[in-house]
Amino acid sequence: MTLALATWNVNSLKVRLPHLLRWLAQRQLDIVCLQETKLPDDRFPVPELQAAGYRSVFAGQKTYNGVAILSRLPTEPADIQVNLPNFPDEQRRLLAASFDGLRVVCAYVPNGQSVDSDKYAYKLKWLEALAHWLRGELARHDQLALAGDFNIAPEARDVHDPVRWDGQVLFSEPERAAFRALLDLGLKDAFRLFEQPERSYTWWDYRNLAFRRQWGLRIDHILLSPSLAAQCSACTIDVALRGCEQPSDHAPVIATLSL
DNA sequence: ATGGCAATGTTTCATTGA
Repeated sequence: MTLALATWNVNSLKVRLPHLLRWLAQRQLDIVCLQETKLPDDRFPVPELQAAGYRSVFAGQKTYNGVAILSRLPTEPADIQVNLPNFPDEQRRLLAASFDGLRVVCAYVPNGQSVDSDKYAYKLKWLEALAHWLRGELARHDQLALAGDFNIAPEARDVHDPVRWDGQVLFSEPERAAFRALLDLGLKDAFRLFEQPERSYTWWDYRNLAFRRQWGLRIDHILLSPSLAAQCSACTIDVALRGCEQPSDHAPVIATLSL
């Protein structure tokens, strides 16, 4: 069977719910990881998504952060994990659920603000805890997907102007090293398993007509365990969603898995 | 040309995002 797994930073699910419902009706997505829902759990749009054919698992808070996993598989999500067990945190940034043999981890990695900020130190510590926890998860689950907003552009080709961005938050060496540490666990960047167009990005600043000018970064990723990577037949960025009316500043990434 | 946009809160701007 073929399974479509997507990740999208919606930048407020309250604002983007119509976009999401339209998108779900359009694409045949089986599992969808969402970030920056910015909703407390009692305000998550469970009925609307249920009407669209999706179960919801979510971990949210007011104003900031918030992650969710939607699924339209017959199997109920199991073994649900909210946040990193080895990193006590009020911020809702991680959610994991199992769908039969498939382990799905939805992550909203801290932004870091700027390299001299304490938020940047928090980002690196968070990523360290993520890698540590994932080592165990990968040992337990042969088929694992880590999908989300990593807030890291791994390589120069993932940045529209790598010279200008060099050393800046989202493209600093320690962040890129943290990303490589995830790959060192055996995870594969699904997008780079395939030939891709140049200037492929997932985020564009709202300002300065950045989207039209293709001033973007590729910071949203789907990483796959080795056995899942072997079953991945495609990975694309759904750019259309960034060009619509009142868009999120992120575009979704979609991976096709042949299980 | 990197600012000057967008969402949230309980607002009248500050904060955060990336």
